[in-house]
Amino acid sequence: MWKLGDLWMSYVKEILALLREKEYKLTPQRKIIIQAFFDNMEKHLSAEDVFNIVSQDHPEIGLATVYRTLDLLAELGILKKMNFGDNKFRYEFCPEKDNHHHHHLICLNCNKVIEFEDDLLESLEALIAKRIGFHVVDHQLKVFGFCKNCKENLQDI
Amino acid sequence: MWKLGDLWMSYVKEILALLREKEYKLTPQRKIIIQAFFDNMEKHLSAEDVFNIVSQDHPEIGLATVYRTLDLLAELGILKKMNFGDNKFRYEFCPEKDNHHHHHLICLNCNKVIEFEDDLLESLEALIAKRIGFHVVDHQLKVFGFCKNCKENLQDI
DNA sequence: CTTAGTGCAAAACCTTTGCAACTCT
DNA sequence: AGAGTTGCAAAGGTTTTGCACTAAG
Repeated sequence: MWKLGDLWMSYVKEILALLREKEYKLTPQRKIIIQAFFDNMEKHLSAEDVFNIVSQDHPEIGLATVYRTLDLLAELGILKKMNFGDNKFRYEFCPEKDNHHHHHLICLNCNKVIEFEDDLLESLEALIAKRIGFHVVDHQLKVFGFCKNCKENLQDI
Repeated sequence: MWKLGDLWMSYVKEILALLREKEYKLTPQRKIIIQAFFDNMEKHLSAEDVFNIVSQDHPEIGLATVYRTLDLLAELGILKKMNFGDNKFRYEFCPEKDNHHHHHLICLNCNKVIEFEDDLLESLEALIAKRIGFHVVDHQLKVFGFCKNCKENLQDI
């Protein structure tokens, strides 16, 4: 078990250091938005989600700032910009480079997103590189279906 | 080698039969839009792409009709609605149920989309079903990177 | 005939941009 | 002090909707 404090110490400080290093300013808005992701670790927040969260305590923060901050954090590799097919971008903390990728199981009924770790795909990447000459940078796997709960409650699937 | 005529006979007639069966009308607009996908088999068309294609010979067809038809065809399982992260939906013919899935290699430089067939993922699906109790209906794999051409022409990757 | 489908224009929705005011460093 | 950042409002791009009109069955 980890304590939030520890995470904050190691992870957020790292983020802030990265901003400082690249000569971006450490504005309160940016800190607040990063905090929002820590408070919602497991979720995949859209820009509007973030805006609603930070608005509760900081109604002065504008939506455009949220968008600009998310773009910046994605560019720095801190957040990962993804798309679950609802035609809006969602963001989550980018897994460390040396970590295994995690993927997403998306329930077609309740829209819950379950994370799933697996490294079966590493061998697929090697295959692609060899067979097609494609230099793989990243991959995303989305699996659609019905989660345990919904599967049990639905008759018609 | 196949002839286009044969495909049309077997595939389009099947689509039109499905529409008739579900009591949807076989309007000229719908036929024209289906034809546009046959003329662009290998591509992943957005609604606007389709609109531009059909407008050449049929400028009277409205954009809203294109959207409505694409929605309908996706709902019937004839087209597959996908999203390559450019925040617009793209469509392609839905692979037959018993076919292997194909996946997409997306070049981060020239945005070309290369299709890739593989069934490594079948075993992953079984794993998910067992480990998490998730009933898998479909999956999508997107691989981002640089295609052979761009890899050779770029210094800085 | 009757109801689904169409075309147009307007609205809705998410995201980006221009600009004056502001604030981190 | 000065460059980067913000908030607001307006604009941009994609998709959806309302409505009168048309056409397939």
